[in-house]
Amino acid sequence: MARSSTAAKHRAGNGAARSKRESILDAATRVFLDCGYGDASMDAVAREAGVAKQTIYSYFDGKDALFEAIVRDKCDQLLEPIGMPEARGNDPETALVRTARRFLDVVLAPEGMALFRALVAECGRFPNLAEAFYRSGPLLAAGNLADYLAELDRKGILKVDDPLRAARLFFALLRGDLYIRRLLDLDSEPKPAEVERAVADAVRVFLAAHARR
Amino acid sequence: MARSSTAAKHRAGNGAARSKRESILDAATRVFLDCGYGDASMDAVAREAGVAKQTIYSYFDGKDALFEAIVRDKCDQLLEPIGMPEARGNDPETALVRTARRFLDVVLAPEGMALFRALVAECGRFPNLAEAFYRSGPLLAAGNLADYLAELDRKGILKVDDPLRAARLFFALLRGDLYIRRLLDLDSEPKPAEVERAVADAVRVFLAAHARR
DNA sequence: AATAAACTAGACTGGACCGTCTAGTCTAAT
DNA sequence: ATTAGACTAGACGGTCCAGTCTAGTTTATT
Repeated sequence: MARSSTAAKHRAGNGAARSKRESILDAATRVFLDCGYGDASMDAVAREAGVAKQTIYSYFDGKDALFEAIVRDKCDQLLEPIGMPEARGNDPETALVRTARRFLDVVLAPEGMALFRALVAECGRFPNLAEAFYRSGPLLAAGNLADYLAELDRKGILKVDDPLRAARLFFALLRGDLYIRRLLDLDSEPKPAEVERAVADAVRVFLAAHARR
Repeated sequence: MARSSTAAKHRAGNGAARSKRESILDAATRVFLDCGYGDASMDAVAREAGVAKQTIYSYFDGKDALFEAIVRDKCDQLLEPIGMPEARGNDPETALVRTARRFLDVVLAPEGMALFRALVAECGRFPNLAEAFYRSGPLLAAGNLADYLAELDRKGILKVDDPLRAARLFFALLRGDLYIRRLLDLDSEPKPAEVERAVADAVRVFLAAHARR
């Protein structure tokens, strides 16, 4: 081991250091997602975390690395529920409604929107982060749904020629206009009733398009 | 007239001054949409426009005002085609395909994406700009399509209970996964064949969902 | 030709901020 | 008690940038 610097030791993350690292990550998440990468200052993160600025630099290599860390963190944590495949019955409507609800609950929530906005704003500077987000979020969700749709097609319950394309269309339906408005921050977090209506609309249209005739 | 400053006269915009103002606007559009508001510098705009920095300040009140000007400009110019109602026949498929093509051509083009990305990134700082964009873009397009859908419903050609909601769903279908990928800059501008396929998919699903039975 | 307005090039101010450094404090293990 | 490593508070250098100012040049009008 050539290096035995403080930072290297911390990166291993053993015990007591953990809590400090996490309070930095928490604070950084708040600051970065509130202000965006450009307007977030390391001083603000230090203040928010109740930590000296130097301490941040002993845990993270710099602003870029800290941003990467909080984004990957939030991706894992936030998108985990929508990556999990839904309990699959033979009743497509129930399964679709459940999948849809879980998806919208995550992506329309303030944290989900803030994360996506930050990624859109910084996709030029951090292309790999955008890629990672897409894979662990939309792509994974579509892949899981596609598997289920293929199964339904095999059983003759629905007619789905291209399961992956169909799954993507389903999520597109789901985002609908709400998503655009949320992205532009024109609406605050939608009420459950609105979400339920969006879910119902999407499921209805999707089922109509893929009904066995 | 209390003020007769240079800026005030220029704002009137008479004749020869027009070209200088426009070259500033052009340059600012390039710089802002390339770098984003935060990373764009007034010096870069001046350089790009081939103009002294002071001249910019004689035409515009500051960085904010310049950004507002170029965004409103691009909104008017870019979104004008999708605000125009499409020639409406009684064949819904043709009309929908035409509407869809025109919409995707605009919003998936580099300029359309860059504008939207900039607005998403800065919607906290410029909420009124986000609102203006939404109204002159997505909302107007949906409104126009809704009128047409209502007509088709009246004539008994399609079944459309809530025309505005249906129109929004149509555009959501249209954006599909492509839009997310473009937002995150994971894809470059799609080839016409891809656009055509997205259009066909959206129209097919939409018509299936609203067919008269 | 004379005059005023528009424009240019570049210096400058003031402030923000990243990342480093210093000096000193706290904690834990020997 | 001593010692090493983690931490704090704050100063500091360097860079970048918005917006202003100065001095000189071009352009157009009379």
